[in-house]
Amino acid sequence: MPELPEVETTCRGIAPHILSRQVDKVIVREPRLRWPVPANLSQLLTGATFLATNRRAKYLLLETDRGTLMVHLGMSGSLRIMPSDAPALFHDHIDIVLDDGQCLRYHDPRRFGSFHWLDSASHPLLDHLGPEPLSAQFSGHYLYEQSRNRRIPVKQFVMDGKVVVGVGNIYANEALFMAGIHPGRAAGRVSLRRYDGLADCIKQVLGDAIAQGGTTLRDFVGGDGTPGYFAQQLRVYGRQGQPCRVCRTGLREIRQGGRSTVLCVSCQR
DNA sequence: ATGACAACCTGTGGGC
DNA sequence: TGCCCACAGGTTGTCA
Repeated sequence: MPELPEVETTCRGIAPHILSRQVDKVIVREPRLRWPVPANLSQLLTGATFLATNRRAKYLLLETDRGTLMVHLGMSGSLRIMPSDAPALFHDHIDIVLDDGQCLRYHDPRRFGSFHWLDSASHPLLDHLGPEPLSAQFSGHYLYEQSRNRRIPVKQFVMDGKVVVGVGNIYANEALFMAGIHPGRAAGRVSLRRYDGLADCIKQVLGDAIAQGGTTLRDFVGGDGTPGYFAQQLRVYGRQGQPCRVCRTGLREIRQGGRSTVLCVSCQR
């Protein structure tokens, strides 16, 4: 489910409901996530007050007066605000009960997400991440420099979190189409000029998706339970076999690194 | 260092 | 209707 725009949507959605709120208690129904949920999570969090919400890559950083809760939504996770007495459904793994009768509820069927507790501002999982795609540091020049002598296909290159964070399968497909670059082209064989276009397209597609509240596939909802509306403007993702919106050529699907890639062989070289 | 690939886990949809 | 397989938004770890 969540790529960067969905995580950002979640971050913005829950912020007004948790900031300045104190944690009354924590209920962990299932601690077996991508990494085990800290056994003392309840002890750490109970009594803490949320002071700020931030995002780094696809990690949510929920800062309290005692430390920072770092949450990843994995492939199928979601965080929602709801009344703490709402019955827990299957796969509702964690509740963070707040002092106003509401709770922050984590739901994750595949359990690829994670909860970590940070005493300081750093964590090994954050140490070697590339720049944020919406930052000024991320540019065509940066991509060009990083890609010299790389033979990896350009799509897998921009999905590598050590190169740039937050570009998942949906938006990698979209940005490469917008930039007119064939996803299978070796990263080291893309010109500076074309990387300038690609960096712009990545910023544009992520920015647009955030503005639309994320892309709702299946059942993604933001922190307030409303769906995202970006799916209706996807250009290639999920449209294999349908006509290219630019030239009407039938869109092809290939597999790269075990992931689905959809492209227009006429528009993308 | 690089790149290919398996692994983690559950749900769903297509084909037969 | 039911069964089996392939695949799904992500990331880490291992191996050649």
